[in-house]
Amino acid sequence: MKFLSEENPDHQRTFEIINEGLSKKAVVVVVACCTVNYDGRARSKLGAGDRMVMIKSDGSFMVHQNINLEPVNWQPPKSNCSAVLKDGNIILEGSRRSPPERLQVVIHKTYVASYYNGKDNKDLELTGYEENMREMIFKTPDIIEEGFRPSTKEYPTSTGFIDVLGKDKNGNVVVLELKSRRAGINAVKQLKRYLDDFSDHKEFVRGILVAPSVTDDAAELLEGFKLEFKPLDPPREFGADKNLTLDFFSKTQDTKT
Amino acid sequence: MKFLSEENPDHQRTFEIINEGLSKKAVVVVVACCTVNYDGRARSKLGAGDRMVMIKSDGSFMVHQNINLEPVNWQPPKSNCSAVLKDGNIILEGSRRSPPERLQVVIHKTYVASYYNGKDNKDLELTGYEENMREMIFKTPDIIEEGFRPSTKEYPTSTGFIDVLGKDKNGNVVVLELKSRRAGINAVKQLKRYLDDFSDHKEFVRGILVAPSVTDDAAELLEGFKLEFKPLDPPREFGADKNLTLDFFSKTQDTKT
DNA sequence: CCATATATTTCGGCG
DNA sequence: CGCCGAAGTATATGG
Repeated sequence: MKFLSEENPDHQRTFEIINEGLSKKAVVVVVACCTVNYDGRARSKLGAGDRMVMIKSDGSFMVHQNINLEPVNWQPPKSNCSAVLKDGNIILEGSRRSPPERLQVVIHKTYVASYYNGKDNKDLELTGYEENMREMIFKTPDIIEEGFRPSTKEYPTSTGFIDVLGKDKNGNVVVLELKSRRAGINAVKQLKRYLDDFSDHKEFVRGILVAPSVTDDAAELLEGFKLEFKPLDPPREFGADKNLTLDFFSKTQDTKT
Repeated sequence: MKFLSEENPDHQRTFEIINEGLSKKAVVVVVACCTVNYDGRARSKLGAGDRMVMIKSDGSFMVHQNINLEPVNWQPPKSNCSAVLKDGNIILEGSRRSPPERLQVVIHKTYVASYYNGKDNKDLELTGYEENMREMIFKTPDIIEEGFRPSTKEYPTSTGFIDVLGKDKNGNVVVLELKSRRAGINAVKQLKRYLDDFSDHKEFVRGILVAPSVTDDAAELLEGFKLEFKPLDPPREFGADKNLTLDFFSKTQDTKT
């Protein structure tokens, strides 16, 4: 892998390193004292402080403070990023046309300037969210209840799309609202609204909230609306042909019991 | 500012640098070839590739690929982060108890290992969002319409909180739904639901969606529901005592006209 | 390109 | 600590 890293470069050198990195479509990482301004979807300013600035090869641009997972300021992928020397400072700018917005980082002192051109063709394999739940329910409907038969996914109503529509063993229409995480009152209200859209129908319609768990408020509300709750965790298995040799996941399993 | 950065350190040295950084409550930045596993709220795995790994002083832990603004894997602030040497690899782990989750980064080859202990006591000043709109409306209600008088913010209803409640010059009750960005049909539906909660009242109640703009669908829906739309941009002024000497914002203003 | 829905959302605020 | 709501949300997907 190609990379370059220099400590305490002067402005001229920092400027060279950043431009070299940008022109090589590398990932540029700079640790520096800087001020930051943003104008676009909102507007912000940030006084001088030590931060990490990163510009990725796709135009992602972010400024990280010492705390928080999220960058304090950023510019999304495909932003137009450039560096200029001006008035004895380095000015990094990232901008977009639509929506019109601009991020400006004024570098006062650089501690580390670096870039790297790494190889990474791996995609993340992720499991355990709502779509996985839906797949699982269509594959093994009995996990909802014995005799349940799903018919339609993303059934349209005037208020939105019903996650899963089906019938129970007695032929009653059943509306499922899926949540991959603990469900709150909003999930219950949403399910209620879907059912209200079925109120034209003379037939009885069941509404079931399917989620790992619900908040107390949500449970009360379910009761009040005569709706049901089916506890169900999203599946956590990866594709069959993909095995993980590390003992990481089995160990994690231990910690959770 | 204190910092340390080394190129191509061996595992032992990488291990030392990371631990030094962690113990000093510094921000640790490592560029390395690594594999990543996560198990907790969801579950994921990522094969070997070159990435940037950062651990902040508050326990924020992230792994960045060459593209995308968001880290491919992460662990939120207050995570318990540590490094161990095992089987000729360095294993970085970040974990939490609640919710139970664990992120593991196995480092195969380190290109740059570094940490820095930067000073940054500056808070971001941000303007142009929903709360600013509400403040502005209470300060100068006439921007909604002549004679409008707001009375309550976050007025509770059975379906949620009304952003702003007030009366017009004729004494009609007015419900405002605020959006700092372009409003879609969901904003309209929400406003409609709030109004329906007022349907017990015999008096006429107006509903106004206040936002910079609306989608075409939303505009149609407003018409159908006999609701109104008031175009209003969130204010973009900073607190009065805070001035920005840079010409950044005025320049941006130019680009937008 | 616009609009919708999900997210390991994160983050702040309140109880 | 859990819940709720907003976000410059980001990101994928469908029209």
